[in-house]
Amino acid sequence: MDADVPADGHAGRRGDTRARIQRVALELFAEQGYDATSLREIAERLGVTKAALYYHFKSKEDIVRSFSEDHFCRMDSLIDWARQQPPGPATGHEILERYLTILIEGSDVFRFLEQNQATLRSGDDGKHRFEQFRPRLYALVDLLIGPDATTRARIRTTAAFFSISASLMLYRDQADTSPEELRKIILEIADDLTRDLGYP
Amino acid sequence: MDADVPADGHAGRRGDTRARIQRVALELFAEQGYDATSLREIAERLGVTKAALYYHFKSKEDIVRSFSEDHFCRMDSLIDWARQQPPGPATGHEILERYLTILIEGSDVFRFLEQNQATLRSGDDGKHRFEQFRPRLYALVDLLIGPDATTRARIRTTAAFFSISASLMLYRDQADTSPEELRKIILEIADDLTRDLGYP
DNA sequence: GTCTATAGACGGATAGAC
DNA sequence: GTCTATCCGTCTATAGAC
Repeated sequence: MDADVPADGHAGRRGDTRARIQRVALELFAEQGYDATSLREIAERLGVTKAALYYHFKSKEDIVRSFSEDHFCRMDSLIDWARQQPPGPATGHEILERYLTILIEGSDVFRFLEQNQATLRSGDDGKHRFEQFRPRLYALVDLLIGPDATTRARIRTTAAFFSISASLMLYRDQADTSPEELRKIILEIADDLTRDLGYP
Repeated sequence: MDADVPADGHAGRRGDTRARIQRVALELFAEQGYDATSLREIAERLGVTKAALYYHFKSKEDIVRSFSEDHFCRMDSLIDWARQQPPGPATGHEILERYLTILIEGSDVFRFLEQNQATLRSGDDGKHRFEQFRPRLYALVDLLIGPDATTRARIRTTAAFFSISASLMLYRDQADTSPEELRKIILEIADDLTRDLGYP
């Protein structure tokens, strides 16, 4: 809501300290983990002091929220879009494709969220951030197969989404595979797992 | 299980204190995260003090190692076994099946390792524990499809392993699905992803 | 907007008595 | 094997000057 995160990080541009903090923090969080990264460390890499950070963000977790909320918003947008489409295989395929795009564009955030599941809690209710992911995942699954599908269909579709994220994370930096090739292979897998499941 | 104190007098917990520490620690680590769980917390739940923990384990990370190493040993055993089998679809299927069994039997450890990737480092080389998982996963993938398989085959097979773990973690506590049914569905998915890939 | 300085809390680890 | 007591480090967060 109030998190005005630029959709595209203008790398290196000076002047917007807030965005630079976000970029460096995400980098360090994804690399070393949330707990293992101190505010002092972030400040040092930026060439400022801890106190400067507190001018822009009210707490350490507020920094996380500023970019992780953006990621969940993108998922919500996808869900909203999908709800307005006619159910069917074509829409199903496009959901998977758009999901992949979201992960590609926010892969740093996603990696961070994935690897720090255990330590991240939302400030309000104390629930794991993974609990912010799970209902959205289920919503997408339902949109692919309908709410009355079999358990088998539900599990297969869930596996499709996880195959997308796992494949992307493991193979996106592989030299022998172009991004286009990787994208094709990933979507083929996801399509195979969701074929002939719902809306017959 | 039984967290009960032996009924007999002062002889205490006999030799099982070490095991009780492991059980409680794993529980808390998996639930709250490694960093978020203090030794004080573990000690309190056990009804002992922090210092008692240090009698049994030389550090906090030593507690983790005591059960996470066991998990990697199981994966190594699977790899060793697989190397001695004739390559082919039948062996491939059994690899997937045995992998699933390992995850089921050590699901708490696996969940812990998965959710704490970011914070866990091995004491020696400072590498992420995930880096202890990745080469083993690749070894299993190679055993299913051979070292000269296409990238497509490699990604699909990797996705098969991730589908197994993700499906298990998300659906193992679902009331409407029996463990047998779940097992069947999961293996069906994994088989689909590894069908017609290697050893034609 | 950024700084210095410090409060305030907590965690891991150790020493030594029993 | 377990305890009490404590050291020492690091961290988040705040106060107030410039």
